Amino acid sequence: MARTTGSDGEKTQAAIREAAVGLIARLGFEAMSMRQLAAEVGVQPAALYRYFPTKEELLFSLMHAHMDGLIASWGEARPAEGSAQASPAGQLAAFVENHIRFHLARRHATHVSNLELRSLSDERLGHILRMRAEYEGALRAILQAGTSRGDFQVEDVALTAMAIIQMITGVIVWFRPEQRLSEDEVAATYHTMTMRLVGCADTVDRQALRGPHAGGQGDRTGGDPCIPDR
Amino acid sequence: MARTTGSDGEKTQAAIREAAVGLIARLGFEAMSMRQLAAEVGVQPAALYRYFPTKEELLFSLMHAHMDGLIASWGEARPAEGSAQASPAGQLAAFVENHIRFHLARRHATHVSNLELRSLSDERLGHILRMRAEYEGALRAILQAGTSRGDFQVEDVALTAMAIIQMITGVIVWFRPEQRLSEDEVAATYHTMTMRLVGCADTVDRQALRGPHAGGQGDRTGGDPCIPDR
DNA sequence: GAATTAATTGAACGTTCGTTTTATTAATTC
DNA sequence: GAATTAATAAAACGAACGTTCAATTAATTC
Repeated sequence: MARTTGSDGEKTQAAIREAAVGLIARLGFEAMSMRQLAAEVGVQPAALYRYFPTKEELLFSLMHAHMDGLIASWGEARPAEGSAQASPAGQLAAFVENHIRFHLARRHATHVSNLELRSLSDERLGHILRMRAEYEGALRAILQAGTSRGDFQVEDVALTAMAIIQMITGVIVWFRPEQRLSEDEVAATYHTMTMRLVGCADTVDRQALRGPHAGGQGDRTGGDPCIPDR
Repeated sequence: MARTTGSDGEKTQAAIREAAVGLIARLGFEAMSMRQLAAEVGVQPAALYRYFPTKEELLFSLMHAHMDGLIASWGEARPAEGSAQASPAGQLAAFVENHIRFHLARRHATHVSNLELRSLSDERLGHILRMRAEYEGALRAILQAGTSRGDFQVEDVALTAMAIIQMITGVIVWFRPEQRLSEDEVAATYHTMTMRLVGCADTVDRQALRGPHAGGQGDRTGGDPCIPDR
């Protein structure tokens, strides 16, 4: 036999990508064989090479698409300049929420992007790392802005950015959809933790810390920078 | 040839372990071949099988030793009961510091333990995960104690424990010994971030938040729970 | 409806893999 | 110093790997 009835290049490629993400997440890139992948898609091994010239190029393509999606997602989710959420605290909140939701919706792909960097050639690794740096740069910019304005208390912007990324990406390690916590609850909790991490306490914290006689920061006018206007 | 002059089982085993940790960290477990490992040790492939019956058992042994060391390290570093550092804040500080230092000193082994769980059989995976749960249980206990006493403000102990572990383990991803920050500085910064994360602000934060007229928490006697007595 | 293109099969290539077996030599024991 | 044990070498096993190539059929074009 050769070409099968109803076969379609685009559908096959999409099926390959999906199956590859799942298999690599479960077994690891090196442990997954092209034969296994072909079997999962329901196709002969040789057919894979119509869509991806090598196994490594397949991996790169998956990672690239993931990073592309992540950067695009933040581009759409980021508060518009001049909006009420455009403050550093508002931007940080949006960043964390977008990150959590994006990764929860793509647990397998995130695993692949995080664990399989070793299997890329230097050149392709550099490409992915540059995309990653671009994304993390957005977070650093937010932290820097908030720190300059005095809204955040961050000693080391780069280190804090790494710590936050690590913390909020870690959600995919333990979160299971069928568990006690909903996606909303998880996102909210991570938001709270992040705000505390950057020294931008929320209302509850502040009341508890200030006690009944609290006078606030005093040296800043306007509302609380950590609670954007609605 | 056969047995070589000066050959010694214990030394060879140690050399295999060390070389394996390095190779697996760099290439990944599946990507490392037993031939590569043997070459790195300076021995024939067959010689490896005198010390480890299979490749997987070698991996398991490395991970097991790592977790054993980590748990033992915490056992020695944990503040003695009744000591000044035995408060939840003191224990949390000790936990974070021990974790950071232990992992910084064993970056390769940590990489292996974190990234190669997929390559273990179900049974061996379960074994390692149980050790991990034991270690993380210590952190949860500290968070629980601090929250019950009111020293910490943690909404979800389990989630916060995961977040902290993720954050502080992440240090090995970016830290390079020759970089601008010393191990001490890194440990101190992570300590600060952790304390903020659990709502246990340090002196600087509190003063800034309270302002000049601060009255403290008021409802608690004794010193600040976040600053253990010396 | 013939010609062309897209999609896939089936078989094969050379290589490398984890592992085993047997033989050989160094160190240790008595 | 002979017997025994520990440590390794050398060679080989079958299986699986990523990949290629030629043949074949479905869909599309003209």
